[in-house]
Amino acid sequence: MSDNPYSTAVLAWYETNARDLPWRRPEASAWSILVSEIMLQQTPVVRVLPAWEAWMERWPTPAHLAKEPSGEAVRMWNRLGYPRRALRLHACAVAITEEHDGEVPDDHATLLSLPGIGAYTAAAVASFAHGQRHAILDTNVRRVLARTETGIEYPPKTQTKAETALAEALLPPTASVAARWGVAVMELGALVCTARSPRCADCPIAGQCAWKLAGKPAYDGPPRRGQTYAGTDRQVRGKLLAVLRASPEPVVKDALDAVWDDGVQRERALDALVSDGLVDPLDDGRYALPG
DNA sequence: TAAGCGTGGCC
DNA sequence: TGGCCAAGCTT
Repeated sequence: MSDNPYSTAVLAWYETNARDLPWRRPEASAWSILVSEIMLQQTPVVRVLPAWEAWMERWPTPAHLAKEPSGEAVRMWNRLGYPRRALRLHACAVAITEEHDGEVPDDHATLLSLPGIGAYTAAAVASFAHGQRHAILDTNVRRVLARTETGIEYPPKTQTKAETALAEALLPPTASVAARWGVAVMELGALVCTARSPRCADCPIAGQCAWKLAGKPAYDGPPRRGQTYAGTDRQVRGKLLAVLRASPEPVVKDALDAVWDDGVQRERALDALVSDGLVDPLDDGRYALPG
């Protein structure tokens, strides 16, 4: 499969069109790649870039981060969103330091066992950091395959076994080529085969795209999102945590109560943050990021 | 399995 | 303007 026109065209396109992202450079450590993958979960590259630079400057190895309280990771996470990722990345650093001699594992199953690392991230780290052959199936790749192979504009909401089988069937046989292929298809999805306005004129495989060849039929499946935010517990959680991040000292309850009027919802959100380990209720009644 | 989980930019 | 979208994971 390594020399079929499909993969050859995508790989050639990547050679000249790939973005120069710091975690893709030859000198990037496995740890720095792992950090980038966690940060990039549901968060755009442009917002990850400065956060990743600052993070790697402060904690260049897992051991550096493992020495810190988890609350420092949450504070450093700033406004990247989904702050549980910061907690899990800290837990990753501890596990790697204590159980893997400070080295990011290269085994897919071991990576999968680490907190916050699921199927995609385990494959991505094994492939991008260690040059192994794994199917990479993120939102970009799912969209590219849905269009070029299946002929539909958008993939199903939840990943199917058919998608996994397709991604594995397309994987080039040689590990180094497969690793290049994975990041190349992702990049194609991110830059050309985008969700809203795909730039088919710039696509190296437009001539083989089932969706384009079918005349780009409109999506006719079920509604695909519904991710409202305003007024949700998530918004309240965000406001509460922002107060704690901004304060070098523990804060009094009044400071938290000021961020949201609905007391029932506010208490529910605060309890959930405590339950998640993102907030530490102190004995004196104040609240802090976890120690 | 589907819902919950932040944040910000874009059209 | 506001819904949609962004390198998912966990329960």
